[in-house]
Amino acid sequence: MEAFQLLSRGGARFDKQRFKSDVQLFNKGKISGGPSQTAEKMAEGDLPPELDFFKYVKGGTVKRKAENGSKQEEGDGNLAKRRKLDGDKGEDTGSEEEDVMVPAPPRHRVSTKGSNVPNHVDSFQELKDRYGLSSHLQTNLTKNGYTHPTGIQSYGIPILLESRDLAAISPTGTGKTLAYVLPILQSLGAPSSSSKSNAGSGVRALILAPTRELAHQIHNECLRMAEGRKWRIVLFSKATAATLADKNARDKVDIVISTPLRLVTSLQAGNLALNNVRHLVLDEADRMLDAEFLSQIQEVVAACSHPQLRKAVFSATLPAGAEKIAMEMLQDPIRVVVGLKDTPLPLIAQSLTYVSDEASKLPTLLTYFSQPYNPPVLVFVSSQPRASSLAEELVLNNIPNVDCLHAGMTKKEREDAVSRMRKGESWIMVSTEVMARGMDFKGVREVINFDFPTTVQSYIHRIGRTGRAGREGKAVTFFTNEDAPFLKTIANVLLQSGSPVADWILKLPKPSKMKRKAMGKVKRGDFVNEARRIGRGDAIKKR
DNA sequence: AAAAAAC
Repeated sequence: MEAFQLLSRGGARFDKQRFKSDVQLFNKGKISGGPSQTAEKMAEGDLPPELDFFKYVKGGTVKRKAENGSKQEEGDGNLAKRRKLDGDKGEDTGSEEEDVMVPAPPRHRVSTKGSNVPNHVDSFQELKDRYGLSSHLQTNLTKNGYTHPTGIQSYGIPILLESRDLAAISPTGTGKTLAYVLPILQSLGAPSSSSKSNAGSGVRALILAPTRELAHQIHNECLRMAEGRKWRIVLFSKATAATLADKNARDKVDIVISTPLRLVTSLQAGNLALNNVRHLVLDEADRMLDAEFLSQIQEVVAACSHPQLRKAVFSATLPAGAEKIAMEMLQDPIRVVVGLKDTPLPLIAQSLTYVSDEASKLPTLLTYFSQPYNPPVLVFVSSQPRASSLAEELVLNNIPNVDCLHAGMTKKEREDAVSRMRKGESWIMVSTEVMARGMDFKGVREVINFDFPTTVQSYIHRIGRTGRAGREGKAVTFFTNEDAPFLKTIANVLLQSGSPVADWILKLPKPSKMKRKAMGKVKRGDFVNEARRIGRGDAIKKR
């Protein structure tokens, strides 16, 4: 309620004149569709993002430790299957963009590290030749439109098929789910329910994800790929957990997909045994290994007592701390990195928009939505109440088809919101970090960070909801004076992935210095003044 | 560094 009032007040206090120049200035790098994007960025004096990124991944500016057993190759990346954008949504976007073939994205460099790394494959056919990929899986691949393996698929799948532990780092929207689902299905053999199965009784594969929505999405992907076979693939929930309390039912299950706490609850109640699990996958691994989830994960890992247990972790980001924990958990692991670690796809045109203060955010957003945009748009905020109140505020301002999603909503409300999104009924989805990871909405072409993300990882995952499977995307991030301490860090991410950043932001002092300043007695206005002094906007001309 | 998410 408080947040609601705050936002409303903000509306009344908005001074268009005062902020107009800032907003225009920092929107300069925004895309206006397909081909013109490159031109605009060229005008800023930079290389086009593709080239810039390419140069970077070629190792030009990056310092890389030469380590033993490490090799780097050009992966085909294979987002390369370019096609027209789906463009079945957003009838008011009306531009030639829909009909234009965008240039092929950069091929991602793939680097692997570990002992006896299996060769990658260049096609799904090769998986059949080398590993006898079952014909029904091949059929389902074709049926679901998978024609060529992406980078992570062509490297990761052979590794998993050869029963090795794997740590996979690959950008958002590059097909990580299939990379672990396919090997699991291939190795299952006969369903547990069948008399032919001699693989012991009980769950043989376990996939963990941080949110219900993501678990649900993974479940769907499994079902699609398993079509035609009788495996029991269970999305763990209160309801399914109850049915599995019966050991006979439980023994017939082949794959379980769950969130950690749900699983631990059943484990502790003695309603679930994991001693037959051969494949354990942690999706969004860094999220799963951070403080709140870690003990739950450890409990699950401990319960997976089968000697043939193989583990794999997947994520788009893996900070050093999480990577260390992951590597210690794995046995003789192979590490695969596609592209540059902690760098978003260059396909996403990113920009930073200065909004002065909290109160100016809403008006800026309303202005944004009063101009043409490509629905559906995902808007991220920092808390549940802010999500509800912002959604409410947009509705009050007659913005059509606004939706909201956060973990404070009931299971059904959440499911409905996701399904509206999937059906294209939501034009604007206001959400918390729940939606930041893993969710694959192919239509999303714009992400707005209404509240500034608190970590680079959060930023990368949030904007990774767009630009998926080789499509273009756009990401706008609002920042206020209060966000100054973290601004430069995020700005470097933009820069690294080929999006233009205003000079003055790059000239900001080191984040640590800014942070100390922000924590001290320094008035917020100081940042603005300093920014002006350094050369942002018209103000400098007065000097 | 801190919130959100998991039940």
